[in-house]
Amino acid sequence: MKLAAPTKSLLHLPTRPKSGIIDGVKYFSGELDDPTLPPPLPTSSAVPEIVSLLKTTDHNDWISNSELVEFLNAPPSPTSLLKLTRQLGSTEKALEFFEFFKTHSSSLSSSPSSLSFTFQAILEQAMREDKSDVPSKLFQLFSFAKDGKIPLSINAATLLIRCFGRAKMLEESISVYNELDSNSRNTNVVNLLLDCLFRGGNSDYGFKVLDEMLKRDSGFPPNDSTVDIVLSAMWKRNWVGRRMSLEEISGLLVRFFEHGVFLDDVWNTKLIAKFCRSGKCDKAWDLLHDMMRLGGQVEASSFNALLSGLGRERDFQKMNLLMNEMKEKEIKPDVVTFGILINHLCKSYKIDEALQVFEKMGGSECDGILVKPDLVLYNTLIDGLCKVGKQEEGFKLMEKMRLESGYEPNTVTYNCLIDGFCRAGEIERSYELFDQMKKDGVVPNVITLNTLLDGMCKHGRVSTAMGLLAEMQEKGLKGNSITYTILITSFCSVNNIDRAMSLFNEMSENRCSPDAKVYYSLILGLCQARRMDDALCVASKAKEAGFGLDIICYNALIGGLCRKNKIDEAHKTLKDMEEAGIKPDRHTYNTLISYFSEKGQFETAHRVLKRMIDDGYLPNVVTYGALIHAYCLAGNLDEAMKIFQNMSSATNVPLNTVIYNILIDTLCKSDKVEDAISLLGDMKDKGVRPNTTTYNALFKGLQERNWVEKAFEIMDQMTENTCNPDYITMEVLTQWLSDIGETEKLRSFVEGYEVSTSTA
DNA sequence: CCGACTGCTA
Repeated sequence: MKLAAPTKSLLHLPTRPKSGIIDGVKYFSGELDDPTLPPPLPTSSAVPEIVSLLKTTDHNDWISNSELVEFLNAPPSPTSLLKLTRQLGSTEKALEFFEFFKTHSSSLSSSPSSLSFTFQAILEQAMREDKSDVPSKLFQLFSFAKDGKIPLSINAATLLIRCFGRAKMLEESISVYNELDSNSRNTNVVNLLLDCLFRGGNSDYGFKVLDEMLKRDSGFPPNDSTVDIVLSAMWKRNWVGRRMSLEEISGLLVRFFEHGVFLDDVWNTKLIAKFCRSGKCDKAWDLLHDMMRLGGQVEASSFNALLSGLGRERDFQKMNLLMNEMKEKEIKPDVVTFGILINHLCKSYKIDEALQVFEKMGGSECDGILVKPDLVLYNTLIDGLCKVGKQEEGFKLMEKMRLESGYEPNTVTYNCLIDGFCRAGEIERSYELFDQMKKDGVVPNVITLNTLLDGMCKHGRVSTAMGLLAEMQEKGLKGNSITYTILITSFCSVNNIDRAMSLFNEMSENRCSPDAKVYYSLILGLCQARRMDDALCVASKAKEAGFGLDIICYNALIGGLCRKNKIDEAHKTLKDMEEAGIKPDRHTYNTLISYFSEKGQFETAHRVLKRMIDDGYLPNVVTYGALIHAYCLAGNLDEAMKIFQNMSSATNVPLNTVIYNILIDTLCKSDKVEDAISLLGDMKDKGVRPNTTTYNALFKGLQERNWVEKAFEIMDQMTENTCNPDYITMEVLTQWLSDIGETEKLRSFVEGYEVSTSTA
């Protein structure tokens, strides 16, 4: 059965470019798949004559024409009537014929669809004719049919719904659907209605219709197009149009699955990725497994989406489980699967395992799976090597890639290697790579720039970095907020606050608005430089820009204010922080304890300590260190020792070098060198390594006592421990030992030091 | 729509 030629092009209005069911060439191009149509019959040879007769004579004369009367008595099939009416050339003529036929034909009862089909031809004609206002014309005809109780053919209904849907006449579309005899409703027409409703924004009604469709005994069960319509609508609206939770979406999809309708791999992957990115990997897991349980076909990409989600959550156990499941279900991993696996091995510093997997996948033994590594996979490995300090191996891998696989390195490849050499302090090498990439026509991006800038700044070449930035900006490569964070942090660290501040101001001029981390880095830098007024000022700017400060910023501010003795402002900031809903953490408490105890306000310090414990933070080594340090400063060595004893006996807090150093220093200064030496022994027992500061304190104490024998003993111990003396050590020992004529011992000590540095 | 590269954790 062939469709009248112009229909298709007229149905396809140019104003709606996106294809879907409404515009649908795919589903509604004709009556090809309409089950209600009778099979084609041989066209009566009389039909062309009838058509020309109808066209050339006035409709008032029809009833007196013998040929037409004969035609009425033995009308052709509904299909032939449809064709005949289509050929009448105008809606008016078609309507006249319709009236004529309806009034005079004797055989209507035996073929009720004759009228429906004839009416369908009228609608088709009307669409062709009246281009200015098709929807309202069709609406008139629809009302006419409704009033005349003419049942709609499925194609007439389709045509009307599509036309009304395009014109956003949703009520009318629904009304057509309701007019349609429930037995003749089919999946296609319901899909069309759903598409109209979702596109038109009446998703409430859409979901109602969908609910009917998804019922177990639905006469018009969903098909692949239904899934597409529903998901497209929901995806575009970003799920919020209906405020659907992921659980509701899953529930809906499972109902599709129960009809044997599954998601294709693209949708499945999109949805799983979406679920994972909303922090609902468990829901993604369920979706994937529901689909498989109910018989859906799943491919590697869906698994990949879930694997990468689990990877982001660091749920390695589930990742392993899922990989095993892939194996069991014989779903072949693709190059992306291997990419995810290798990346996670690299990020867990298991570079050797990553290389093993890489070797295996190219070989033939790996469970018969052969996957050719691609550029991304090579880049993953190159980065992995660079991140563990094997940048030379990374470089070699790039060359191997070129030779063996024929891939040319891209921007990412170069970025990884440049970062690797920067981390190793080989800035020159990085710069060579940078030149090389430009020579090879590989375009550097902002990451290349940032990587180089960070490398330069971290190795004391801030002005070179600034030069590079200017150069790249001239070439049209703009920095982003990361660029500025790198430079601001760097300038702050060398105490060049003015440059840091002017960079910050320059940002907005370059149409690059600062993000939270830019603010944070500047606030931290200013706190470090003790510029608390500026720090507070930037902090309030950050808040104005909508970036709430994080706990790290607040702690830096509170700590900085305490150091500057601005306890009122520190208190204000603390209050501000709690109002912002950020609870003090261990670091906040330690800062305050340290402040109060150093001011000798031990009672307050202990009150804060109590609150810290009540808040669920056990005091740590920093807490005890602050108290011990303060008691030592206040000359209350007994109390300091008491805390120290309590620490080792009653808590699980491991002692560290700092704690010992405080006590040893104080003991030495209080003429209790024996006790200090006994603590040094204690350190050895507890496995705490003494450092240069420890030894310096002891040497000073021993010098006061002129206890030379002990000093020699400790000097040997220091050499044994490969602990390097610093200028203080040398100052103390040089003066003391030359005064007493022990230069020989001094020389051998220095030699031992030289040996120890060269072997280290 | 799934896998690679830049800030920092006081």
